[in-house]
Amino acid sequence: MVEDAPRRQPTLDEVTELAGVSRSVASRAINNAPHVSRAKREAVERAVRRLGYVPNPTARALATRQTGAAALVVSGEDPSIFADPFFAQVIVGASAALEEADLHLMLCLAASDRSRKRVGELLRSKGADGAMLMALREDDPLARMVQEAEMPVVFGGRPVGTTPRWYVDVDNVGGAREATEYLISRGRTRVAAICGRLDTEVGRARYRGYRDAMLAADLGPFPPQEGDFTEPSGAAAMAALLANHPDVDGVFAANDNMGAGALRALREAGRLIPADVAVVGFDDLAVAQIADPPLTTVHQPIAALGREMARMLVALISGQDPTPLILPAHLVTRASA
Amino acid sequence: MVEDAPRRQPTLDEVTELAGVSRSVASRAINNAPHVSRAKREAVERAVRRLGYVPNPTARALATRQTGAAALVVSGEDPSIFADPFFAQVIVGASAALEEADLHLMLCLAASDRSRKRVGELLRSKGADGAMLMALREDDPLARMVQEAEMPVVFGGRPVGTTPRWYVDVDNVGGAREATEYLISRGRTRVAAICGRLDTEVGRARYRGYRDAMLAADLGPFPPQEGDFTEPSGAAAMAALLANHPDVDGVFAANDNMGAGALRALREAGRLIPADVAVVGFDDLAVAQIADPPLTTVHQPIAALGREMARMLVALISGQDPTPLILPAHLVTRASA
DNA sequence: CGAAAGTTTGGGAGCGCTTCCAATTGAGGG
DNA sequence: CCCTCAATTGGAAGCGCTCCCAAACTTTCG
Repeated sequence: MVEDAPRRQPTLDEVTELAGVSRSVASRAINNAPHVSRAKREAVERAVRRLGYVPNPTARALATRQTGAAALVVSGEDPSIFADPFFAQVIVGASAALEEADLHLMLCLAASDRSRKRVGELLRSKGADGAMLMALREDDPLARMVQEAEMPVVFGGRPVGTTPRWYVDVDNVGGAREATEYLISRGRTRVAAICGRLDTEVGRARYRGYRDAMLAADLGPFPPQEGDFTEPSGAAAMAALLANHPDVDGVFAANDNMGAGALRALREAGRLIPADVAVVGFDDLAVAQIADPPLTTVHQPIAALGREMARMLVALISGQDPTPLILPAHLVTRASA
Repeated sequence: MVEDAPRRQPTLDEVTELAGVSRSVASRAINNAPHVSRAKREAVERAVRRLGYVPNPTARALATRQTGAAALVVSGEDPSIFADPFFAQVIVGASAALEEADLHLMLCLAASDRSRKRVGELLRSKGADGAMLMALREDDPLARMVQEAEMPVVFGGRPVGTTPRWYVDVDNVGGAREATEYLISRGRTRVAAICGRLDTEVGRARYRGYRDAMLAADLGPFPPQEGDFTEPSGAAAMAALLANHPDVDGVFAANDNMGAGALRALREAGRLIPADVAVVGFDDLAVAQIADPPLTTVHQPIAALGREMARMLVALISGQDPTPLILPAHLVTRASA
């Protein structure tokens, strides 16, 4: 049995030797930098191929002070928040955009104190070239950590309270307004809102949009019926709503999960959808199409959100000063309203 | 305006100086290594605190030859495969386990040729301490890359063809068999299978389980009705099934998405569920509970899959030789069967 | 034909940390 | 009080790469 010696990866010096050039030249050739004669460049390329040389990213990172990685931090008490397919789509978009800039994606689920501490260290120790932050809640300790870290940071959605210098967000207010206006335009007058957590900016913004639309139509907005963006919480909110306001005829749910929950609660209560109660959601995830009846909802470009966050971060890393971005959202009508 | 000078992070040498110790001592103190007197240890700790020193992970990585990161590679032609909530759960589990070992998670969506090439380089250049691979298909170029890379690799699910040395899988055959046996036990005799892509091992294994159960009950197994694990493909497969075998009275779908699709197709065809046709899925994702009627399905411990993969990888990295693991799956009965 | 201008080249000093090893110090025993 | 042995200490050599800079070499042109 020919057991290969546990040889390490070849280093630049070995390429150097095989190609008969100096280290500087080899380095330049490998990085496609100028000031290398055709002959030497080819010699280096040949040596690289023969040795199967791959530059060591760590060494390169140390020398250039660039890690070649960007972090995507998803904050939240509970790791299960991440189970929301929303994030998967953000990741798909971000990943594609980072790839264009040859950056790797580090994913940080900042749920426990321990993980938050690790994220803090990552940010402060220049363990990545930049970071994208999502789902910050009020008083999220991460917010302060970011302050201290002198690292390019892009927010996905705005945190509560402050407006960061760089962020990408969706027009939550506008989307919610459009959804509510649509319900009103279909003749609904007693439109309630099942809103997301009010300690998040999304939750607040979507309720604000709903409220604006109601006031503009001279209808009395319902007080916020708070859920936590999950299906069960939507069902529970709907049940509460039915108990307190049996005559409700329209519901704006701040996301599709809760919309689906509302649908279920309504079915269980024997209400017809949309005849008795019309429902509109927000997000346009797969669940909206699978729901019964299919959920009218506000479509938001989630992958684009991830993509634009990543692009903004790349711009930031390369020394530019991009401007914040707010992506449009628009209504998609299906059977539920 | 007091603009802070754009000072870099403090380095070990600055700690060294402030604490009045040598670099070796400072390094040892920071890493909680022995051979440091109480006095000096405290002096170092004080200096660290005053300066806000955080070790530079890149430099550490270069010196120790350990990056402190593990890669999770999700392969597939189409990045949207990743939108399956399945992966989100795997990530939650893996992330938690990696955190225990103080490893960061690099997420690689290997969809394009370009991204696959980058993954290959990551593996060969020791850009991570180890990797977890998922969703490998037949002839996946990644398989060869892994061969060449001398890096600890754990597979999530087995690839087609070969059985890797280290993997974590779910008992797909057993789960599928149980599902099918259940349908048979409910008096169904014309049970069809909507199976996943047959160029994946999951797809094959689940069909095999179905087939085994049918044969064991002296029933003729249907030929595989292939889908691609998405909801629409499940609906299409169900429609085809209804067209070719109008008397089908039971369906085993190789995952919940396709199961939900089948449900929809059956509803649209006017069949009653489960009276006319009983349906069982596989995965036990959220969609199974939301579906109408709620989907009887085979529960698999997805987060545990991720967790065990990560643990196995950690063991591998630390020089151990763990044994492959097959996690159990079990039926969860709901209204659809 | 020589000076000026432009290229290519390789030496070498880092990047910030770990770790080997020799030197120093302190404790304990005869 | 001196010697041995163990614990602590600091010097210095890397880890593998980038990049500045001075030296060597070409080309161009007066």
